[in-house]
Amino acid sequence: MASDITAGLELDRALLDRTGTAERVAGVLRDRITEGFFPPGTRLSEEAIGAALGISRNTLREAFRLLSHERLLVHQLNRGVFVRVLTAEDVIDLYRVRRLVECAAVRQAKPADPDVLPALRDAVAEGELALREARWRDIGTANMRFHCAIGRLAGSPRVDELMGHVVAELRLVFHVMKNPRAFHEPYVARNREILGRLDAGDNAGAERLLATYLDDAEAQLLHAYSPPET
Amino acid sequence: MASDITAGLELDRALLDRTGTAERVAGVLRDRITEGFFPPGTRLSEEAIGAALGISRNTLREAFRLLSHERLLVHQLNRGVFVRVLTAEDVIDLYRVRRLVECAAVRQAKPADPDVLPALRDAVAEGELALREARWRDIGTANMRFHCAIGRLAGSPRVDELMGHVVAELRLVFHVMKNPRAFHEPYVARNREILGRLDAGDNAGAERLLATYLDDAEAQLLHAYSPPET
DNA sequence: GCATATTTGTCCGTATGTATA
DNA sequence: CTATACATACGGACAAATATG
Repeated sequence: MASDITAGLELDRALLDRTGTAERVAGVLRDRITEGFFPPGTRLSEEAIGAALGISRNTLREAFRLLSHERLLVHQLNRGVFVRVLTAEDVIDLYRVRRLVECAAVRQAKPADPDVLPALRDAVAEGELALREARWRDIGTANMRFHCAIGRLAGSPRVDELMGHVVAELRLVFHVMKNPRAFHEPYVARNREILGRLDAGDNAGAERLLATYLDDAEAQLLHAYSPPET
Repeated sequence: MASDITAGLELDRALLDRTGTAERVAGVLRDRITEGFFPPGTRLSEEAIGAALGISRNTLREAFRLLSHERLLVHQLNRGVFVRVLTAEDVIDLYRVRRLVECAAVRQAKPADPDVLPALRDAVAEGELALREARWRDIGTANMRFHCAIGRLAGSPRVDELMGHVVAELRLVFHVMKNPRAFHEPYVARNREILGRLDAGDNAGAERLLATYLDDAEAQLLHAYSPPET
């Protein structure tokens, strides 16, 4: 049954009610989607989920709107909302955006950005640790954190939000892939390499590595990616 | 009175109802906001607007939610929604994003992009025409269209959407400025100049012009910009 | 500082329209 | 083509928070 999705909601409800219910519900659903509990293509029934979470349909619809705007859900008129199924074109466009944003962020990064370099180091280290301990899923998560931190080199809240959405969409792609381990594994070392260039102040070199990184990842993803039919 | 905002809604309602009411209402409100009918800082009462548009509060709240996510409205818990008032930091960040995205789009543009070059030419010509005919507001609109077309050089739907949102936010800035004419006027010629470089295949030159363009505009904007207190 | 009025947050019941078996 | 299931949109209700005097 889908009643497990209420886990942890009651507690939040009790304390710190400074946020609306719709946002909170959206947060719960967002987690369930990005962790694969609701695979791409799943229809999210208003009635079922509303009943499971103990909220009204009005409130739930507001949460759906939020997630639709983040591109995690698609809204078909009079048919309901579905967990997004990304096409190959989506993957291509996502990597177009990543190339544009991440490369530009690296290029214009100040030599010693005291704020995000630690975040980059943490992400790389965490990826390496997850690799040693064979926690394959965590490798992907660390990877995402690394590239979000890359985006943060731009020093722009709006770019940060954009990267967050891009990463969330990429997770949808990963969930319809058969072997996420083979995909994420080789990039741990390459992240370390990029970090090295950034540490040395060699932004141009880092950008070049990042560009080929993204090209490779996109090609590999498109090859291994088989989008389920609608 | 605020009942004029229903203009054009009834007709749409009759034909082509392929879009939900919330989206349609959001469209109406978006127009009213970007055209300055609802200036930044205005509180949008659920009851008043719902009555004026003849829709229920639940539906209106969905429209509010959509516009909040586009950053045109801000939602304060138990206080309602307000037309966004941008701070100087917002202006700075918007130009950070523009520099990053527009410059990158220009840099990686293919020499002869047959799709967007006409759009760029149209926007420049329209700006020059509006300048000759002293339609100051239209100069700003043409300006926006030019830079949206610049973004389209990236060939990415997601970048297009990002630029659309950035431009919508910039309109909020312009509405709290005292003299929009003096601001927009000088940039008509500079747009023509950038277009010339792109036409000649000189992407690097175009990018350089664009960068100084954005630096100048940001500085001028920050100087002339006095955000109203909350 | 207090009491009142207003407005939002949330939920419910229902009628209508739409898609699908 | 009919029937069923579901989303859409409305209106009303009440609690909670906020604004006002």
